Amino acid sequence: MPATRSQRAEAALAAIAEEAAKSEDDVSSDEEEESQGFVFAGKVYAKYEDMVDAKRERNRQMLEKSGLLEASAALRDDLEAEKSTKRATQRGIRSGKRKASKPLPRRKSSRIAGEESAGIYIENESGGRFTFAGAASSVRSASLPEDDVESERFFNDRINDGSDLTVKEAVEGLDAKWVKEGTVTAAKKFMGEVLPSLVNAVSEVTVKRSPTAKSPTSVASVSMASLSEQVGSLSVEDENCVSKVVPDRIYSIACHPSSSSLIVCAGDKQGHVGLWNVDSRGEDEHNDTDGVHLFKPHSRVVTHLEWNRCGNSLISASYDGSVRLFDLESQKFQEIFATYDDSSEFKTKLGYGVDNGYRYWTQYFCLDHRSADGKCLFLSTSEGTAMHVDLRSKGQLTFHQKLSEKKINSLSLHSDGNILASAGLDGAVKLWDIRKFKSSKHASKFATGCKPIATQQSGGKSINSAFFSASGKSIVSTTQNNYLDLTDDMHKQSGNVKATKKVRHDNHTGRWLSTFMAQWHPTLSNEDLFVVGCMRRPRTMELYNGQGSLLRGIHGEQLTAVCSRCCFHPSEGRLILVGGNSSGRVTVAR
DNA sequence: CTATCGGTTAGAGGT
DNA sequence: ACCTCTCCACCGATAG
Repeated sequence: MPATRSQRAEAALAAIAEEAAKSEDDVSSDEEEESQGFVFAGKVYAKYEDMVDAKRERNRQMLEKSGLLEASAALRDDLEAEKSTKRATQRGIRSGKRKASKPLPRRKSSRIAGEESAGIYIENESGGRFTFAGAASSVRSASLPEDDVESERFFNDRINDGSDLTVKEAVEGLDAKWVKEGTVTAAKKFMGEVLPSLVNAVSEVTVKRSPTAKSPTSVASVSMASLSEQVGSLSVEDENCVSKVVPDRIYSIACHPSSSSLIVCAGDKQGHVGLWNVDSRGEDEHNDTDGVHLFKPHSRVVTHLEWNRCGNSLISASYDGSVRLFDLESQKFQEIFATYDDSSEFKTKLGYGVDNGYRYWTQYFCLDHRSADGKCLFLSTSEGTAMHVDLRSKGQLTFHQKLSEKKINSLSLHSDGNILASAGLDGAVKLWDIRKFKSSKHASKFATGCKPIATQQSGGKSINSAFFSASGKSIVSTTQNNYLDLTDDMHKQSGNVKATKKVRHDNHTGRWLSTFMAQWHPTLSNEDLFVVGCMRRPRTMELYNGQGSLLRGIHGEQLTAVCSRCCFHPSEGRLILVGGNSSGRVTVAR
């Protein structure tokens, strides 16, 4: 008895192929005996219909004997059983549906009315997209309602010209359906009072250790026994562990370092950043969002979110080319860096001339942990370049270097502070010695010609991410080749490096889900752990150790969707995992 | 070599 | 229960 569905199905197909091969000669006998009747499988039939019936009966028997019917029924039953009809939680931000007070005027066809169009016509229509052609000015005025024509547009459709954004403005930039009466007040209170009070707690508790410290003597350090206990007890059963934090698909997720309160931040496809105070119960009775506060600091995908080490600033970067820092002290989302093209009006900007316009965007960033305040960062682009932005003193681009011909999906700085790992569409993880990068006088001209210290290929397929573990011992990459590749001590090797361990993992997320990116625990010192989402049903978050063994697949009642982007809370004392899904919901496992 | 197309994929929200 | 929308994700094939 074959063990699996696929084996049963394969056996059935083999049986059919065999039968088909045996009856090859049927065909020739049909043709020869036409005058005396119809021959099939050694028998003569007077009528053609009888022969056909016999043939059909033979085929039916063959199908039944093959077991394909049973296999297909079993498969169907399994799929039905796996499908959960459970509706996602409605906790979190809720869209306030405004009942249309008066129905909108019915649209009339100007073509039928015989009206002349203002020189505009649809040039191309494919895949649901329309390209208009005609006089540019008339297109603009005709396609926009009149009162919108006035609204100013900014470079790359960013939300403003780069000036600071107050909490109030960041809330008011939201679509009206997310804003209710108490929204601004609640957001101001949370950002201005709740968060700062946590940061004071952080600075007392946080072990001030540099990432290079080899053996931290922190009291919060987890003993092996209690870690495995915590791994075993991780759960997603509590109905309060899920909440809608942003309106759209989650691209980035991060936890505030406070160990007293759990604050999770998520960034979505449309440039929203949501902060969720997970355990707030009735924090503000005028706000019904279950502790979620939503902002709009960007206009497009928020690719990555990161808190600085002490938790007083949140840095976010977006496809719109801007990097913003929310500073708890100033209570403003400051634009700390932004790319611009070479129009002279942007000459004074740090990112002047960097943006090539066509198919150019900033893809990913990672903080430079050598500077604790979060004022230095590495930024990668869709063009395969990487730059180092240093915002101390006046601010400068330390380097701007071409690392690849294709988009770079992730950057990771080794704990030694000298080696940078890049990974992306070119299908290779590459390690670079950043001391070799030339500082560039002209930011717009990126340097070329540097060679990586070490590379690792992933079967020609693109790589979603490659990150160094906190200890710096391993690197884990998530590939479109459907593997998690773990490599030990890659930073000590050169040339072509082979993965230490390859873990088979379905990373084929398709176009509607954010890609998976295996993420390391940021602080655990005595063991490396990483978390990654997966496609398995029931929906699961996977927790692996540094050797690539699956410690735990966490699933449960409340985990109803694929968690594309996951991360850990940085606390060493308590293991907490969070995952974000394609509908803006965040799930907490603890 | 570059552009474009179809296929793949999961989930919510509306009717 | 069914239908529609998502559409700078990526792969592989094909056209120019």
